[in-house]
Amino acid sequence: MNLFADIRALVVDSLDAMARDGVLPEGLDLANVAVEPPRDAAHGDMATNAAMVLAKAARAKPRDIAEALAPRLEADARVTSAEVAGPGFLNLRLDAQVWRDATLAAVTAGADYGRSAQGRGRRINVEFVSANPTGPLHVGHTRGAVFGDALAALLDHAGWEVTREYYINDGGAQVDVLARSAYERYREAHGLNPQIAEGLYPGDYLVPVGEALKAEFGDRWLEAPEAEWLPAIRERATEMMMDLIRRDLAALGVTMDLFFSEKSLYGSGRIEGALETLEARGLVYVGVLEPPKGKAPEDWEPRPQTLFKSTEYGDDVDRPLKKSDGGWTYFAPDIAYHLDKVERGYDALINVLGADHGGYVKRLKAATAALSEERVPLDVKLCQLVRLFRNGEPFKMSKRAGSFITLRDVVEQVGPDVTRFVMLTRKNDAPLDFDFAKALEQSKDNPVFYVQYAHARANSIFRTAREAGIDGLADDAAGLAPLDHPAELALAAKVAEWPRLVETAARHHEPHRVAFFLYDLASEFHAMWNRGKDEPRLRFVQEGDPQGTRARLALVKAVSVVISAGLGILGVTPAEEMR
RNA sequence: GCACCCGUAGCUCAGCUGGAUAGAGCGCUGCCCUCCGAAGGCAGAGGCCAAAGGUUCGAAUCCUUUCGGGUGCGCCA
Repeated sequence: MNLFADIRALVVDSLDAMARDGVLPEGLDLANVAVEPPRDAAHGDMATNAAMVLAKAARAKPRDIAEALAPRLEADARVTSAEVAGPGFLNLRLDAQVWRDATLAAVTAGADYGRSAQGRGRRINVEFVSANPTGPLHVGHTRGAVFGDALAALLDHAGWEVTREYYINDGGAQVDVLARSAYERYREAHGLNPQIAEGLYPGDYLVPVGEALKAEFGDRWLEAPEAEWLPAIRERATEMMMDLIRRDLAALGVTMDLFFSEKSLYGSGRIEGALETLEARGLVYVGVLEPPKGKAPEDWEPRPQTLFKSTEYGDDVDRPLKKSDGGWTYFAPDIAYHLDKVERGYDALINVLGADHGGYVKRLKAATAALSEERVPLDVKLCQLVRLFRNGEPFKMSKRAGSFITLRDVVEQVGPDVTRFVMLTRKNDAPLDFDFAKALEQSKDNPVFYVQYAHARANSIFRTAREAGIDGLADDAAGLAPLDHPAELALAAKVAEWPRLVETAARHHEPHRVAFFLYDLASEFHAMWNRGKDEPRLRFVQEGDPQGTRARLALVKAVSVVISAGLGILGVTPAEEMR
């Protein structure tokens, strides 16, 4: 499926044969042997570094190894030439049939093209968004949601069994604050003046919550003390906030497989159990932490606390598990939660967090390593800030007034497709500028449009062909034979890179690579289309040549298939036509 | 003070977890519609990859130090 992997296998086999023949020593480490597209297309279709990687261990000159390897590779029908170049690269030119086969593979596989066995069906958990259930999702959450969802889809495409998961922080003080805020709105629904004190959530998204509480509970809590109404209102308000969040996610096209409640850990013995697990390994003790240097809080006083020895697993300081009032810190249930994930049998875990949680990464990794005895790797992906602009002017966000730019604001203005694509045009650890005006612009300045245009253009070509009386496209090797121009084969070669791109992006947990690849592919496709203006024989539709046209249509279809599959991973609907 | 992230063309950013002469887009200069959608395309100019050491056949990429920007740092989650 992955042509580069196929050719690499050929290289490895040839090296093994050389070892058997005594040309190379036995038992060489071939792990670093790579087969890649060369930076410069003039160097051929693929290049391998095998000779340079092995030179030292084989006690031979790189160029000598390459000279010996070349004829063995050339013996394969797929390889037309293998030339030694530079310090010992072996540049391979492949038979045109290889690219025709790749085109055919793309057309045949359709949406499944590029699916990989890399994950080998292993199970992976992607936890993302996990916003506090105290209000609607805002732009920062939007980036995390898009990133996490695309990463999950990418891993799925790469052969992992993926769970999309949301951790509901419904166990801490912030849901009490939510309850008190909702209570004021409940009073308001009864015609009383709400007393939204400093520290409560002022947003008017709680107004309907107050009305719902009135409808459900009538006036029974208007005069009641807080202790009586707090638990019930907290529960109802939290549920309503989660409904709101679910709807926000749905508007973006994100569906979670599992919502995991922090609260469900309390009173179940799970937190205590998790800490006992750590204690049994000698990782819990009572001690006194040093104050942070340079930034010591005025009210700092040393006090003994229950601590997790996270420094055993690479953290900078040990981390507290209990607050001075005896309650758990946020970290304690989080440890229980990660133990739960480990016990559910995942082979790998990913957490997508906002950049402001950077300081939390080491202790999470330490906890997961300790709990799983270093069996289950945890990768934490931090998403940097989103800066909002309109026509180059930054948006002002007034947090004090409770008004922030929500996910809804963004999606309703530019739509889920544009939102998702734009959010993925930057790698996660770089800040992202999001300009509302640019996002909607119909020009090549806007990558979403540019890629969509390529897909629409492919459809337009099929329409033109039908109008010329040419139906269908080539679907076997013989039918594809007319595909022989270097420009056509180069485009086919780009298509053939897709399976490798999926694997690389999945391995690095970097869905943005998909977006950049699609942009490149679209660019080559647009360029090819334009060459047809000057060189009529390169036009996809040739009225007098149905056979040649069907072969080219297969190439167009292959491009369209990859764009469609790639956009599918990003969660973007391909445009059938531009309006 | 410490930790993490970042520093690549005038601007915004890619760069395949070490490969060949470092790439796009915007902006700038000059071209291309009798022609499948010019909503596009082609060509040119533009670089000490923040700096200095190191590792090796080979470094933007890995290590160390320095400088600059961001984020965070017990009893918030």
